[in-house]
Order: sequence, then C-alpha cells, then structure tokens
Amino acid sequence: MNDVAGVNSERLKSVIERIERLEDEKKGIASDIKDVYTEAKSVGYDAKIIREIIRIRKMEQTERMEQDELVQVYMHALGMIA
Amino acid sequence: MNDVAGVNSERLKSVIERIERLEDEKKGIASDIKDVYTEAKSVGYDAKIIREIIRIRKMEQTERMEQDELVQVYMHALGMIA
Amino acid sequence: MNDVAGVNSERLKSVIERIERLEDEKKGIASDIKDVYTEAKSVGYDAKIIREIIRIRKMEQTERMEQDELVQVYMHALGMIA
Amino acid sequence: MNDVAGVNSERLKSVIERIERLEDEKKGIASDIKDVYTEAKSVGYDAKIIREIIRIRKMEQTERMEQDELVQVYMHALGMIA
DNA sequence: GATGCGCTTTAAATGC
DNA sequence: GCATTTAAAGCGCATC
Repeated sequence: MNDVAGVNSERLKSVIERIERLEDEKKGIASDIKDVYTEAKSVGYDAKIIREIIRIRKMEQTERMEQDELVQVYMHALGMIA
Repeated sequence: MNDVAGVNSERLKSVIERIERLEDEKKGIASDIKDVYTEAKSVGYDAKIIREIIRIRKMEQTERMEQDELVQVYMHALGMIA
Repeated sequence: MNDVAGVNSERLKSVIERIERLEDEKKGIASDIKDVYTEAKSVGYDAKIIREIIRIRKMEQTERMEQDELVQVYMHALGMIA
Repeated sequence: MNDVAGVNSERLKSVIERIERLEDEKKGIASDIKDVYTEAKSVGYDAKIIREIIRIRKMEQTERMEQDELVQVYMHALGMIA
C-alpha cells in the first residue's frame, strides 16, 4: 500500500536510513582515530612513526593470513583436503 | 622505567592498540554497509540509485547547515545574538 | 596561433596522445601477464597459487622497504640523521 | 630432478619471475602516465578534463570498432566476405 | 592561519 | 560475482 511506482517506499526508506546511520558511525570512528593521533602528538609522539608501525603490523598480520591461505590452496592442489 | 630511548613504550603500545582497535571497528562498519547494499540488491533495489539518493540527501543536509550558519551570521550582525 | 579559447591546442593534443600511447602500452603488458598465466595453467600450474605467491613476495618486499623507512624515521626522531 | 612434490620448481620460478618483471614494467608505465598528468597540470591543464576527453575518445573508438564489426557481419550475411 | 598540494584512503567501474 | 583497476574524496603537511 505504500508502493510508489512499484517500489516499496517504506522499505527503501529503511535501507537508506540504515546506511546513513552506519556511515555516521563510521565517520565518528574515523574522527576518534584522528583524536588519538592528535593526543599522541600532544604528548610528544611522532604521528608518522605511529602510522608506519601500524602499517607494518597490519602487513605482518595480512601476510600471516595469506600464507595460511596459500597452505590451504597447496593442500587442496595436492588433494590433501577437499 | 619502561622507557626505551626516551619514549614510554607502555604508552606507545596503548596508543597503537587503541588505533588498531578503532580501525577494526571502522572496518566492521564498512562491512555492515556493504551487507545492507547486498541485501537491498537482493530485494531488487539498484545500489547505484541508492548511492545517488544518499549523496543528494547529504548535500541537502550540508546546504541546510550552511544556511543555518548564514542565519547565525546575520543575526549576529544585527545584534540579535552574541 | 593554434590557441582556441585560450588553450594551446597543439600542446593539449600532445599531452592526450602521450597518455593514450602509454595506456596502450600498459594494456599490452597487462595482456602479456594474462598470457603468462594462461600458459602456466596450460602446463598444469594453478593460477590461484601463483597469484598468492606473488602477492606474498610483494608484501615481503614492501614490508622490508617499510621497515627501512621506519628505521630512518626513528633515527630522524632521535636526531641521529637530518 | 628439481621437482618438489610433483611440481617443476625451476619452471614455476621462471613463471613467477616473468610475471613480476611484467608487473614492474606495468607499474613503471603507470608512473609515467602520472608524470604526464602532473606536467600537464603544471602548465595549467585540468587533469579531470583531460581524463574526460580521453574517456570520450576511447568510447568513440570502441563505437567505431563496433560499427566495423557490424559492417563485417552485414558483408558476411550478404556473402561479400567469408 | 590560510591555502594549495600530494598522498592515502575510499568509492565506483570494468572485465573475467 | 568477484577481483582488479580507475576515479574521487579526504586528510595531513608544507609553505607563505
């Protein structure tokens, strides 16, 4: 009954509002991250160094995951797993 | 006592971990947003159009805020507010 | 003398053609890469594994570079280098 | 003789290195393209507009190719070509 | 303290 | 449909 031109406008509205709410949350967190950097800088840490460390840690983590994946793919290729 | 080369390593660790945690949260929300789009698509909505609508609504909101700001400026100029 | 509406059309043409030529080259190399994958597949290698290995090797290389950079940035922060 | 678990490791190595080399070349060209854009910007051109022009030219080219193809189809249908 | 600039990140488009 | 590739946005940084 709330259809307009064949689309359920209530449902569409809900979808859009959910996305908007999530995007707001995301923005809020991004802002929190910025605050942490600002605070860190204010107590004498170098933001550049912090960013670099975080980047390396992330890469190490990713690499570990990728290597696990590679093992899976090898085992699959060798018929050791389905 | 946990200083290494003049930097408090405990505190640095805390900073880094806080940022990492926040980035994880951010990533989680980004993933939630993607899920909503996927779900919307599955019930027949066009993601591209939804994005466009959200973009327009965001712009309208920005405009509204800018107009409010302008009103403040005028009111201030007229001595109606401090 | 070859200006149209204030822009040197000869020069603009040259810029555009240079970019187009480079993009063609890039496309050609992308195609070569695809060929290597196809050939590898034809002799029994699994493309997925190859991609994964290359990704890991790239990451290891990047990580090494980033760590060098981090060292630089520390040394700079500690006044050991300009 | 250089087989490990049934895969010829020499050959695999060669495949991987060929791909890596090609990817490096590709990256180099991408970097060249960026340089051309930078240079264009420095003499006053708008990168965004240049991109748009290139996009349009590419589309026209595609259209032309599609038309050629159509001509082929017609000629074939008319028995003018094999 | 403002502005521009490059770079990183994020969004969108394309191709397999 | 997914992964890659490309375009756009946002952000920090440096400079004036």
